[in-house]
Amino acid sequence: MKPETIKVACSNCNLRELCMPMGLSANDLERLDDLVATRRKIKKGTTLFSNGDKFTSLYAIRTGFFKTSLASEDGRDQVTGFQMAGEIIGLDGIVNDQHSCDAIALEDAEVCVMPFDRIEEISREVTALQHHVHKIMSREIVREHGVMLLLGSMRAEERLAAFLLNLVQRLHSRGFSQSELVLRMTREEIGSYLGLKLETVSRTFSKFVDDGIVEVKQRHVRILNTEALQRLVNTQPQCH
Amino acid sequence: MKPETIKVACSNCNLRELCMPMGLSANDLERLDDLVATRRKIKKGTTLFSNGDKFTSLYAIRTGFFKTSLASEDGRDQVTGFQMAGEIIGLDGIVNDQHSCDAIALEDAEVCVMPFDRIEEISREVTALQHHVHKIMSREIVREHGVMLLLGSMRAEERLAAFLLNLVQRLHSRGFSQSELVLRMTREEIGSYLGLKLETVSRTFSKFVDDGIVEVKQRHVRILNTEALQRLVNTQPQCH
DNA sequence: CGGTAAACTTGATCTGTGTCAAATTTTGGA
DNA sequence: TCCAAAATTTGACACAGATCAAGTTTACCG
Repeated sequence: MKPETIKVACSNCNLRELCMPMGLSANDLERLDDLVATRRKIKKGTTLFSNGDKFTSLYAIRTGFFKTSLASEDGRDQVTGFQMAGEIIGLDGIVNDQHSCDAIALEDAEVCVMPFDRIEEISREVTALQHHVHKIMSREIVREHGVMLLLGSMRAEERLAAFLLNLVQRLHSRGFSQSELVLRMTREEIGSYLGLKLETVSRTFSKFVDDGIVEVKQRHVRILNTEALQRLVNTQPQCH
Repeated sequence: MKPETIKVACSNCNLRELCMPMGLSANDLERLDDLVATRRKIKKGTTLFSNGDKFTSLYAIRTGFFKTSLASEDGRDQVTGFQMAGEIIGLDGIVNDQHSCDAIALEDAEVCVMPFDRIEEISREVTALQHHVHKIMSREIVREHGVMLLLGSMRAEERLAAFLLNLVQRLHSRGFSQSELVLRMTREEIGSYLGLKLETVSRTFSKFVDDGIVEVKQRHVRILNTEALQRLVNTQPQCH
């Protein structure tokens, strides 16, 4: 292989196993390299796409951390998710050919731009990719079901516990610690995602610290008692 | 055409425009008829599929009304959606090859069973179907974003107003009245969906009646003032 | 490096919704 | 047709989390 041809390529991307289907033939893998048109860097605090933008592509996050959020006319604002390396962002845009939320980088980030018409084209030829795309969308639907459960029926402590466990679990599957994490978002953004006010998030963190469940130094969180968090999430507040 | 060959067929289904892509060639339309393997009747109160069931098919609702709900280990229960004729149900099952929620008929219903491997197969040949499937999944993702906004930031009155408006709008696009509807679900199920207790749902209905916004006779609801409901949904509780 | 804005914490108080309870109406099955 | 179970409504009260406020810490930028 000519060294100067090392290019943007899924086939030698170390995140491949996170955002691409597994077990492809060499031939199919080569096809997949055509998926990514370009890469794009997004500075912290800037948007990858905004509500109303024309939809053209899905984005695979290579590095960095995003939030997606929804703004209703009257200024209400709901964070609908936090996304990290290896996750796919932009699925909301398919249905109406325009994005219906904002994607904002919470730290400097880089994404692979995958034009959606090309995804559909290659999906027709590579069955594994077709199924993979379906799985990714289904996974997002199931994730949102979980958020609905959280928002619809959990108390503040349970919500924050579920949030922390979800974050470390995802970080751990990317090779990071399963007990330490750095929050990339503010208390207000956490609150928006969890349907709580920032003061409540702050107070709940303090409560966890008092109970010896976590250590918190600003955005650095160390989980001291994972099981206690698990119990909080799984335990229905005792019935009278 | 031989009369005895009138069969289960999307091409002559009156709901086609709701669940199938539009503007197909006669040839493609014929291909689509292979999508539906069988039809299945579901009695009121019984499940179309349950959490844990092996995923094989998506279902297009022909008649009837469903709820999907999520049960967490500790007995909490969250209704994640209500589905009516022309809508597709079962997308949650794709990602893990098994369903992750229950789909329960709220009245006697009939669905078209569409084996998912067949959907994928025909999608590879009929571009319009491929894109249609993507749109359906994206639409579900966007819908759930809306529910997250509702659960995360709206008050009880706003939630119920949004719920009623959403229901009549969907019924109206199916040819029903835009001001009258029959609720197929209990106050408790509405409450679960909206993150409220049934008593709160009942009280909020009563409040709407007192305010002259709706008439309620059990499950029969007549909307007297659509704009008032709109205003409730769109108006942020006044900032101090 | 210093100054200012943003983020965060904590306290006091308020309020919307939950909880508990009881009465009433409706539904479905024998 | 009648009865038991389920669904609904309404009231009284409690409480989790919101709101308002103030002080502290941290981060950013010239």
